[in-house]
Amino acid sequence: MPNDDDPRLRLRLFFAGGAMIGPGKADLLAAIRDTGSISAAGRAMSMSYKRAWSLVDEMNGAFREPLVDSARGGARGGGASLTETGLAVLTHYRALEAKSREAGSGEIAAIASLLRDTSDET
Amino acid sequence: MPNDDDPRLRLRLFFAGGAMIGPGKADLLAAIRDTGSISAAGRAMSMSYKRAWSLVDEMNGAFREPLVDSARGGARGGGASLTETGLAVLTHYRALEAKSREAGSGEIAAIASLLRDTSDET
DNA sequence: TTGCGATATGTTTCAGTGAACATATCCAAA
DNA sequence: TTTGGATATGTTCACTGAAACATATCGCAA
Repeated sequence: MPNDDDPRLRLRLFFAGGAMIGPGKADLLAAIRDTGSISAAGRAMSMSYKRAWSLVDEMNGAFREPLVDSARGGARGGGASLTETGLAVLTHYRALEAKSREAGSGEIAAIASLLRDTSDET
Repeated sequence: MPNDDDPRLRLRLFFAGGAMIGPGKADLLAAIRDTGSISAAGRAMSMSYKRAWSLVDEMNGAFREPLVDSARGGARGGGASLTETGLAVLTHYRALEAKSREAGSGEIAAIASLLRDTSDET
């Protein structure tokens, strides 16, 4: 069974000042958007809350406005959600991924064609 | 002074079977092509010979044909050079980088515009 | 036939990263 | 006013990947 998102392209952006964003943070943003909480997002990605929180903290500090809004206490203990900026960053990052994959598909295929055969010849 | 390759885009390809290629291996291939030796390439990138050789070994094993030809002994101790396949992989990878950067420049700029200002306001 | 510079590998040390553990704080609802 | 689930942080520990160190080998040229 051929799995056709096979050659996976992952990209990471490095900005001046040390800020960076890659697949991990993008996925985390998406998970926060979907779950409404940092800890739930962490669980969904089997990542410790500590780590998830650290990444969020890093992102919030790197951008002009925070990407994630969080509140503690309250009815269900608290929660978190993406700000407009957060949603924008996620959207742009996903678009960047899609466009890169599309624009580079030929080169990716060319490299893949040179690879050793990995089919399990059982 | 504005540095305009500033938001740096780095990408890595993951293939089935665990093989992968990214900026490190691409640069190494380029350095080997330029210097004609694994150790010189390593020195040029301030990378240990051990590490450079390991990466080469990994690449040679992952592709159907080796990417790097190497010889030991002889007049100047030995040397290494890119095979046709090696040159092809490097070329395709560079093209992939260029096309991705071009296709994604808009999204990259959009994300960068949301970043906190990092100019040293001295 | 010796010496040199590069390839080829094994072994050990070390540092950075994340995991694991431990608390403290918050606040609406029951 | 107690409870519960989530945010917010500090601390310690284990693990992994890289660096450092150490050899062994090769073959032409001087």
